[in-house]
Amino acid sequence: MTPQTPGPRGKRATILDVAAAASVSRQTVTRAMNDMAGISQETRERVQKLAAEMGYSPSRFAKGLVQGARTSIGLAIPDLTNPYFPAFASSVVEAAAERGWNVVVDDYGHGTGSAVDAAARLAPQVDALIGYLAPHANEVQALMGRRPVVALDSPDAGTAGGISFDYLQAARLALSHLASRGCRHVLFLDSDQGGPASSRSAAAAAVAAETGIRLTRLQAHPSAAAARSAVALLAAGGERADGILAFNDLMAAGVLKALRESGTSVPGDCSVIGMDGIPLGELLTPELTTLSLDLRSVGRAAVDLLDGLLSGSIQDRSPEAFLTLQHQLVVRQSA
Amino acid sequence: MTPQTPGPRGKRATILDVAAAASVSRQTVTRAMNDMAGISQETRERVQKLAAEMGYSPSRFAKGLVQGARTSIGLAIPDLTNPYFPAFASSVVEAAAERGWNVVVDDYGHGTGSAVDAAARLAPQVDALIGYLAPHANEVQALMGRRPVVALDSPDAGTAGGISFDYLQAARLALSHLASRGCRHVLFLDSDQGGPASSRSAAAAAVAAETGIRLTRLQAHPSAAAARSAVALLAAGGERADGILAFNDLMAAGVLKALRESGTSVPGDCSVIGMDGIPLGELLTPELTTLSLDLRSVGRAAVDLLDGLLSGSIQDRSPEAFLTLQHQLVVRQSA
DNA sequence: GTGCGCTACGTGAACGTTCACGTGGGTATA
DNA sequence: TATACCCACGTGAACGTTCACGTAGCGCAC
Repeated sequence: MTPQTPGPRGKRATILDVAAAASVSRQTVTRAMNDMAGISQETRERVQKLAAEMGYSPSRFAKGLVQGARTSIGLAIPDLTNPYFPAFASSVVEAAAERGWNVVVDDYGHGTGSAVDAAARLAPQVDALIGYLAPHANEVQALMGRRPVVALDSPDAGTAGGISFDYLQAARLALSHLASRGCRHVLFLDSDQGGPASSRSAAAAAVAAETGIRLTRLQAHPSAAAARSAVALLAAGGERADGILAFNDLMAAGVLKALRESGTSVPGDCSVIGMDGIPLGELLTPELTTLSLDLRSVGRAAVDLLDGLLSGSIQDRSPEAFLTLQHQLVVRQSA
Repeated sequence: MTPQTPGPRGKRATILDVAAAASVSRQTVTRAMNDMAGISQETRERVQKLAAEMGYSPSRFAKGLVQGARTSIGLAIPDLTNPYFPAFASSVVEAAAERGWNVVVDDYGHGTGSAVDAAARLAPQVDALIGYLAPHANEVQALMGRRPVVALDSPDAGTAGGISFDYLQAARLALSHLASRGCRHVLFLDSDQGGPASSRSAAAAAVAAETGIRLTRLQAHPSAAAARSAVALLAAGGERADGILAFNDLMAAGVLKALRESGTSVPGDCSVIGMDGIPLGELLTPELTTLSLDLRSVGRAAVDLLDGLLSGSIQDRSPEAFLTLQHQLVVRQSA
């Protein structure tokens, strides 16, 4: 029962070891392991049992080498704890599975890691890469050489392809909705990552200037807890806004919490709009009005794009290799 | 600029093609590609440029074959849309990254897939497997041969190792808390997956029998939306319970929604307890009381276990290869 | 001019598997 | 009895890379 432990760190058994132990040839072992024809049932079982005892399992490298690669793609994601990213990852995995591709996931949000670290781990393992890479997208492409990289939300990165979002249009949707609700002074709760001001924030500022809405900006870590305490602090300081637009839904959830605790009614005293459209929004009280992305289609679009790049039907860095997706305003209760 | 497209599906360029084009040997190309010593700067750049133009990238299979495998592990997960699983996945990825391992994730919840499908996709790619595999854990182990499988929440599965949860203890915590709040009739909202009654539900039934609490059981798909409509239907039917214990936090969130809509006050008219301890619970209104798992430690425990199994310091199927973790009751507002 | 060392390269072998054949022996068919 | 065929199994070659050497050319010191 106990395998013939060749020592914990001993070299793994190879097909030749098994063949020798069973007094047959390599090929017969291959036939036994892969349930191929041309072998007697008796020999097949004897070899399989022996292989199990010796702890033999075929090297996936040797197999891949001779059989021709199954494509496998890397997925680099900042933080699996934000429900947006798993939802995205899920759609990528699904679309990749349809093509028989494997997906290797790496999240680099923990600790001090950046997208570059994740890409460095992924690069030797994969044929292509999808990820939220800003602001290091070009370094990642360099790491991948000529293998295609699709960067999300990282416009003008030097990658083979990209998917961006039309934040100007999104900001228009949100701010005009807020304006129609009578909001005059909107707070944009921005993420403190990715430079001085995110492109979402910049777009909101531009649209606000057009519209005559007063827009102030506050930064916090893009998590519910950080957003909550940032807004709590603000409320305690006496600052008053009649509308809040958050960098993402998770932060919006924190905002709702903070407002409830400070006794501010939503949307009565203050309207709140999130961004992403994750399912969480429907579970909150009040239900979150949000700029929603069709999460399914984002991942699918990225994989389709990659497929085109890999097959050559889309040229690297050509205009078709860059898509722009739009948000939709889903009006629920919070605004 | 355009690569010398050998046709979209043409064979990939190999190191020999590059060597021939540059009029150098394989080894010199290797030196150029891997930034090794013993090559002039001029040659290095010339080769690198040529390689890029030809679309050459080293085969990871050949590389892996000759350099010895980097361990990479598979992670099979039913549904990335339930925040519990990404949280778990995240901790696995983190712990694996510390050891320099790669993680290949596959979620099999979409469509009609089972854990066996995911394992079949993963098996040729990985050295070991972690996953929520019930009730197919033994088939998955068969697929993996002698490579270790760590099954979560799948007691007595024929896998190399496993991590289970002490649902009896968890049920005691929850039901005694509910009892102390005066609950007499508790509804267990069970998942409709994995057999007639989940082990969570069975444990609750056993404890309820001891305690003299009346326990009824209702099944639904383990999602917030399904739980919501199941409970709404029940409320419309006039069925009354003064406490609800849910299979997981996501279902509990749906329960809270349904109760609010039916005008039932929580915890006044009905107490609600979830299970998992995902961050979402804190964002709900009322905040969710839950049987909480230290999500970080679950993934870490699985990876530690796998490390032991791979290195041989823990024997397959030995008592040390099976851990049992305990839930803690986190009392917030809903009960 | 011999010896030494350095630089920039080239060559045989090996990694572990599968593919495409080749082979010996037995059994049915003509 | 000769022929054909099938079954179970074996052998050379190939996949694409890196490792461990080997080597030609050059400069420099003695």
